[in-house]
Amino acid sequence: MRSEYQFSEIEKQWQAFWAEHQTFQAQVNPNKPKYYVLDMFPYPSGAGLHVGHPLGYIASDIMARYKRLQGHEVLHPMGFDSFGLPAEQYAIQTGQHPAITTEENITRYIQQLKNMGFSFDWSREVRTSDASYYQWTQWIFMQLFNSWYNQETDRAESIESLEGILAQKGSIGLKAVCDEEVARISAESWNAMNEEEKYAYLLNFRLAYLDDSVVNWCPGLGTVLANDEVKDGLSERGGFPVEQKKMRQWSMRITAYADRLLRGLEEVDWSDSLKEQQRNWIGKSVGAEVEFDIENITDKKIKVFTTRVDTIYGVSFMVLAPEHEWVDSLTTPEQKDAVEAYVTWAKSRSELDRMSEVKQVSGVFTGTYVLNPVNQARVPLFLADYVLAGYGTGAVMGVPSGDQRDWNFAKHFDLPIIPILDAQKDMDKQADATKEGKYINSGMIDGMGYKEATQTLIVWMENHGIGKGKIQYRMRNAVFSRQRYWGEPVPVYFKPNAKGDLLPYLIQESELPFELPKIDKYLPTETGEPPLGRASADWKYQGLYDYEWSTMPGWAGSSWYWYRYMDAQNKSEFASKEAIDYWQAVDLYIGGSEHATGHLLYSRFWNKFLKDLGYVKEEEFAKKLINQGMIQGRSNFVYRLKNSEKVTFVSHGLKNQYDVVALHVDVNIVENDVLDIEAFKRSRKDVPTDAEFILEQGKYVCGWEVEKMSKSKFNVVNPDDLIAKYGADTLRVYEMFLGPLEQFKPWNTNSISGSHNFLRKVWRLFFDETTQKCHLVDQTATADELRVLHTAIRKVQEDLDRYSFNTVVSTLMICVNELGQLKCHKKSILRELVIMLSPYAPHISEELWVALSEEPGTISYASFPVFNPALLVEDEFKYPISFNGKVRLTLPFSSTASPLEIEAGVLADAQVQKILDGVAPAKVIVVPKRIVNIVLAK
RNA sequence: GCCUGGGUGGUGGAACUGGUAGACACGCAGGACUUAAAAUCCUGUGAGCCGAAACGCUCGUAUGGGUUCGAUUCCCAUCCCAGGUACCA
Repeated sequence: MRSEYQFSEIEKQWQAFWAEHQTFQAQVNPNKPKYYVLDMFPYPSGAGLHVGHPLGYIASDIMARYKRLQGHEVLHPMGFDSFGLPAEQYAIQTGQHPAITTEENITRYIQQLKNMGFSFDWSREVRTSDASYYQWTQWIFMQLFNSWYNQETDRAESIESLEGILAQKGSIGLKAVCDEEVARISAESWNAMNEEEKYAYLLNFRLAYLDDSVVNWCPGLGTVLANDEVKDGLSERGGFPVEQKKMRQWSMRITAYADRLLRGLEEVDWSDSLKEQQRNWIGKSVGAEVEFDIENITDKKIKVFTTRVDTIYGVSFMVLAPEHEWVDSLTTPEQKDAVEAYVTWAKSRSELDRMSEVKQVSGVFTGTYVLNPVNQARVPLFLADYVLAGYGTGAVMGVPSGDQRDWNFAKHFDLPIIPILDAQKDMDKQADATKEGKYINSGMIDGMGYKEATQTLIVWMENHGIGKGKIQYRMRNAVFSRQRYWGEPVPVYFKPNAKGDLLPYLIQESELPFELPKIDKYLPTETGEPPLGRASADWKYQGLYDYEWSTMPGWAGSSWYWYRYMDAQNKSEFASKEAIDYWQAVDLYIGGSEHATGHLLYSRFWNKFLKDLGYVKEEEFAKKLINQGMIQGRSNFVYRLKNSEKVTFVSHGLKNQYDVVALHVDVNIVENDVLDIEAFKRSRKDVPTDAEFILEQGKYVCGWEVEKMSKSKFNVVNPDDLIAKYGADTLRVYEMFLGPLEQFKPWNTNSISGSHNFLRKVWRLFFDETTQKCHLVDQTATADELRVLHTAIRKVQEDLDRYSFNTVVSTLMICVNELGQLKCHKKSILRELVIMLSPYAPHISEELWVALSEEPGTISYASFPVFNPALLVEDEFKYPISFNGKVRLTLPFSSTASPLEIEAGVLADAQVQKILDGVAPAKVIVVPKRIVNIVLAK
């Protein structure tokens, strides 16, 4: 038995114990309630973990351990999202297979994670780049390919059910999510088709489908990117420019699920801001689609989408996006030059230009007029880049009285502004988007209110075949192809039909996993095809047909991984029914907010799809989600004299008296903002040994600033270093003590000693550091000791139940301080304390558990202490006595005293009498067990 | 601009449904122990004022107003910070 707190030995020993005894292996155990706590799995980058990464893992580990103590069967796994760009880029540079880099990085991550003492069930570890894992990613892709979305039943169904419907009724009245331009056919035409024609027709309905879509093409990375991988016109990774390009790509019909993705948000316990981000991303707009006739052109009509069909009598112009495909055919000869010039100019402008010039009005008249369907009013047709080709129909009706952008446009081109509601005012200065009042100048809806008018118009338009109510989403279908090597191969090959068109076919399920072929280089081919085009000539399906050369995007493997953890070794299913029935869904999911619209949306989509097919039980996969706040860096600075012969540094407090330049200094040689001058001299070649330091009070004090944590700013703090110095338990306690989990906060190692001291204080309750003796005793606990303990039990439990991890640490500190004051070394008390401490500081707790000579084994499955309210009953309560809300004194009263008795007692008190000074109070308010307030007349 | 959070000592933060603002910790100051240092322990620490001192007083949770016996907490307006989003018709 040790008598000093030797954390390194203790931690190594217990980590080995847990590994050897597989202490945290989870099982399907119907006798216990289950709890599934999941971290967003990391991409194993070459840089390893920094001190910010484990924050969420610590919190989830605390919950996992807490739930075990409460008798839950806990699933707490970890794995790696191991396909990705950095490994591939490293492979391009070095020629080394990305699997090797990935393996090395994962090994390092696992070591770092194990050093933190996390209670992961490592037997369930998954890696998205392992064939045994990605075969199921491929399998899910195949299910998506074999499914369509039936809007009648509002769920995905197998493609056979669609074939049945087509054979019976054709597709004329079919309510399915599909490509817009799909020809509607009768049952006869369907039945007359040959197999190949049928197959080609069905491609329009599959949830995974090929499409010539406008994609974000990033030449710098040589691949397409999803919308959420593009930030401000630049790629999120690497910051390369991104352009719009039409390419034949695999896509996923996530829009089929738009409404369910929206509705599902109501049943999950996620933060408001996250839900709001998803709502904005989905971007549901309820409105109408209306067709406008074109003057002198009969074969075309312009479709617009509007959320304010009620304002249609206020239309005074119409605008097309400059990229609209009819621009040429709708331009009159006189306007041809002007239009061409404008389109060229609009094309030349980058995303960034457009964003920075939002307020500037630009546009050009096409020479053509369109006719308003409700009153045949003739209005001019313009092009303008405030209309986006990618949203709605790429055409907008201009209502300057009700829309600010339309108003700006009308002012600029001197177009009429027609008031349409009697409640609108001040049309000279700005638009008025009100829906209040009655319509004027509005033909059939004159005198009506907003709701009635909208209804009336939609009904009228539907009857006359010129428009219909419509719901528009901002969200687009998700592009699923990436022109890269290091991703899941798409299990598809291409076979030509009679006409020679290549049609995609799935390989057999029995042929999974469909593994990545070996290639010589990880670059695109000379003809610009994806890297898989470099595979040897015999890499063909049945030796005949080319495989798909794109691979899946990063989000494929991460969109279902929580199910694999439930049954990670299963060779015949992605997870057994038994496992899914038991674990169901994630009870607590912790990860960064950067995944708000990417991972969390795609995952919800795939989960809903798997539920539609009956493979999983829950509509939403993560019931509760917490975004841990990012840990920012806290940089330190030294200040060097600018015009000095000798290299001289000035302490922070004196820098204003000199002309100085601030330089980053490695935070690891600064303690509490005081620079270790010798270490500084050693670490920097540009600092000579005779450099001078102008000190304040004998110290060199550094300045500080909050910045991103990065190598170049010398503010990266490595958890390994802190573990070596203070131990993993201290680091865990400290990271939680730093503040609320969800808050963004700068890392500051300064006060870690407080957490370390706390654990040493706990140690000293068990062992005397000077006599080296264990001073635990078996005596019965006093009422005071029990009161201290149970106050803590109540608060720790309450706070953990609301994920307030930082206040639990304070509570434990108070408890330990008070027990120390009481010189309590009683086993019955300390036993419960150690159990409460164990989720935060598991290693020291295991060690102390042994000292308590408890049952052999681990503390991990002990029982969390039960709060006993009877122990906290006090016979007296000290009432704060306030006058007009200001507390002046406290007076004790019996806990059973009635408000009237208390009031009498308070008024009889000498001090109160003195303050009252003979004046009778206007009112006395007694709140039992809280406060007494005496209201003095003014 | 819009959406979502947030603004409390020198610092990180606490205060659950309105009820003694600043718990806990860091830092700082002073003291004890020690030859000394480390470690540990004790005391003090929001600002200002009165006083020899105990005691006491005033102000104080971004700013201004409101509701209330009582507001860090609820309401209105303004300012600032962070995250998200953006000519979305």
